[in-house]
Amino acid sequence: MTPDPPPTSGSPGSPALSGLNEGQAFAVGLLGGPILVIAGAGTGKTRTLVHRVAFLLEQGLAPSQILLLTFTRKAAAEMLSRARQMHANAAAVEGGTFHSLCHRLLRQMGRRLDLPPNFTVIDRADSEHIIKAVVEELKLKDKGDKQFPKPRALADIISRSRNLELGLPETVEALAPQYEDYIPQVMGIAKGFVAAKRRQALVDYDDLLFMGEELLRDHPEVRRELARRWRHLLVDEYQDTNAVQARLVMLLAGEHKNVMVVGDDAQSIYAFRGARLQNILEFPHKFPGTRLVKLERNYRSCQPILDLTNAIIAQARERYDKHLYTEQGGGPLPRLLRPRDERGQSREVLKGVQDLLAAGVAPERVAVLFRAGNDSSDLEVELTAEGLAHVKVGGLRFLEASHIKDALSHLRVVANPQDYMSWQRILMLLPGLGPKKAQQIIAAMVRATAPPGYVVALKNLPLVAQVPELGELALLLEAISDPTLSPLSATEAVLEYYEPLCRALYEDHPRRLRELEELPSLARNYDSLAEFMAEVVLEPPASRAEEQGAGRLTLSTIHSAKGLEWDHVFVIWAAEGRLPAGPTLHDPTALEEERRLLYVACTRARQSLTLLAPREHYSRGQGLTQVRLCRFLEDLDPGLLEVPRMGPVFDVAPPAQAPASRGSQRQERPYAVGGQVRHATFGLGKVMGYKGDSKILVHFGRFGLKVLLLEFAKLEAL
DNA sequence: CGTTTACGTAGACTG
DNA sequence: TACGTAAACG
Repeated sequence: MTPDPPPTSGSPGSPALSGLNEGQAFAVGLLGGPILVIAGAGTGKTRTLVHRVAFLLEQGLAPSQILLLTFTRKAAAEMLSRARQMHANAAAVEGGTFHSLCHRLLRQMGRRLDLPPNFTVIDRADSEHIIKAVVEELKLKDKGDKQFPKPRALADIISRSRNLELGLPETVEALAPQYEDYIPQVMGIAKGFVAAKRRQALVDYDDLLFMGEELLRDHPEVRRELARRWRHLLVDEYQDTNAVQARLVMLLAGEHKNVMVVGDDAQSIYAFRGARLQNILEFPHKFPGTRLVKLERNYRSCQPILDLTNAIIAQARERYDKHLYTEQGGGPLPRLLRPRDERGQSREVLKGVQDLLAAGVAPERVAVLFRAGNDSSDLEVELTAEGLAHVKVGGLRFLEASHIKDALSHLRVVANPQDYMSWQRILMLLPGLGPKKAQQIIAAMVRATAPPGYVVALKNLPLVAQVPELGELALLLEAISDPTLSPLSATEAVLEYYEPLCRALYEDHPRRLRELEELPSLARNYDSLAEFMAEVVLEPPASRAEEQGAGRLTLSTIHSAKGLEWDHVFVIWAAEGRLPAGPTLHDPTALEEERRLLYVACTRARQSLTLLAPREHYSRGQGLTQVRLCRFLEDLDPGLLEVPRMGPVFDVAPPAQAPASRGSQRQERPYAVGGQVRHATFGLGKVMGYKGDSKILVHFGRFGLKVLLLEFAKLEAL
C-alpha cells in the first residue's frame, strides 16, 4: 500500500497524464492490477477516472475492452464525453450502472436462467402492486387488521432483506420490529412475490443484480467470455455499492484483476438500501496486491468551507483517516441562519439568491439542498411567486406518476404479454371495469390461448359486445403489436387512445397531458419496445425542466446532489427531525449516515455555504413546535461558523443544546412524570417526560410514544 | 354483485 | 397524503 504516491514517471507528452497532481497521476498511470483510490470530496475523483480511461486508450486498448461502472448512467456519459477530449475513442467505451450492465447481460443470456428474453423490468411501485395482489390472493391478512404491514412496508422489508442479505425474520426484527408478529405472513408474501414475478416474466431492481451474479457465478463460460471482453474495469462511487455489487466486481475482474475502484467512505449515503462501507475496507483483501492511492488535496472549496466540513466529519465513528486541505485560502466563513419559521427560511434563501444574482452570479451556479423531497415545498412557492426560475432534482419521479404508468402499461403488455399486472392496469382504466372484472377478463384470455395470442383472444371475448371500450382497447393493442412499428409510432398511438381516458380520470388532466407529451421524444431513441420499456424504468429520464437547467437555480435532495458542485450552496432544514430525518433519530447507525449526508451537502460548495434551520415550525399534527438545530452543527468550534443575530433569536429560544430536562424552567407541569393520563383519541397513557416548555411526552399502549402540545392535548390525569 | 364514492386514520425519506 | 375500509349506488 502506498499512502503517499511518488511522482509518476508516465510517458511525457501524454495528454492523459498531464494536468494531474502526483496522487492522481500515479493512479491514472498504473498499468494493471487492482487499485483502490480513496478520494475525498472535491479531490478530483472524476478527473482521475476520466484520465484513466484516456490513459488506457493511449496504451492501445480498444474502447470495447474498458467497462466503466458509475452510479447513474448520466455520470458515465459525462465522464466519457470528457475523456473524449483527450482521446477520440473514449465515446465508444462501455459505461453504465450495475443495473444496466446486468440488464444487458440478462437480455442476451437470460435463457440460461430460464428467463425469457422479453422480460419486463419493474420499479418499486410495480413491486408494491404485485405484493398487494399476493396478499389478497393468499388471504394472509385478516379483515380489519390495521396493524398488518402495508404493501409499501412489505416491499421495503423484502428488498432490504435481499440487499442486506439477511434472513426475513432477522430483517423484520432489526428494521421493522413493529411487524414481528407477522413474520410468517411476511415470509409467505415474499415467496408469493417471487412466484408472481416468475409467472409474469418480471424482474425487479434487486433481481437484476442477483440474476446477473447467478449468470456469472454459475456459468464459467459466460465469466470467461466477459473477462476476455472487458480487460479493464473502473468503478466509481464504490462506497455506495452493496454486497452483491462487490461480488459482481469480483466475478468480472477476478481473472485479470485489472480493476480500479474509486470511493470516499465519508460520502457513503446509501446504507439504507444495503450499501456497505466495508466494501472499500475489504477491497485490498479481496484483491491482494491492491495499490492504495489517497487523494486529499481539495480543488473545490475554499478553506473556511473545508474547515467546517472537516470538523463535521471528524466526529464520524469509523472512517479511513484523511484530512482534506486546499491552497485556495480566503472566502467567507460559512453562515448559520436561524430564521423564525419556514417562511422566514424561504425569505432568507430568496434574499441570499437575489443578492448573488445582483452581484452577477449566474443562477446555475447556485443550489439549495435538503434532505427530503418536500422539504423545499414552501421555498418553491416563494420562488415561483418571485418569478425566480428553478429546477428541482430528486423527489417524485416522472415515471412514478400514475398517468405515465397508465400509458406505458399499454406498451408493456405488447412487449411482454405475460405482464398481467399491466393488463390489469389498462383494463381498469375503462369505465365500469374494476379489479374483479379485470381479473375475469385476464382469466378468460389465459384460458383461451397462450401469451402471444392474448390480443386476439381479447377481441373475441363475449364481453366486448357489452363494453365497446374493450373493443377499442383490443384494436389499439392489435395495431401496436405490429413488430415493424417503431416505438415512437406505438407511443403516439397509445397517447391518442389514452388522452380521452386521462381527461375523464384526472381532475388535473392539463398538467398530466403535458407530461405525457414528453413520452414520444423519449421513445424516439429506441429501436424496440422492450428496450424502451426497460431503459425508461432503469434510468428515469430527466424531465424536460431538468434539461433546461441553464439559467436556473437548482433545488435538489442531497442524495441527488451527490457528485455535483456549485459555487454557492444553501442547505435548508439543517434541523433535528429533518436532517437528521425523524425516523433515524433513535438509530445510531442511521444517524452516522445522516452526518455523512450533511457532509456531502456542505462539500458541494465552492465559494459560499449557508446553512439554515428555522426556530419553530407549525404542522397540523403537532401544532407549533420548537425546532432544534441539527446535532452535527452543535458543539462545533465557534470560529467555524458565522452566526448572524436574527431578530430576537437568542432572547426567546433557549440555547439549542440545552436538554429539556435541565435548567431552571418554572413553567407549569400539570401531569406528574410516570403518572397515568387519558387522551380523547389515544386512550390511556403514561407520562414519560416533558419537552421544552410546551410539550409533553406520553406513551400510549396502542399508539406508542407521542409528543403532545400541552395547550391542546386535553389530557385527564388519573 | 362489483364499482364508485366518502370518510377517517396511520404514516411520512433518500434511489 | 394516500390508502383502506365501509356504505351507497348502478
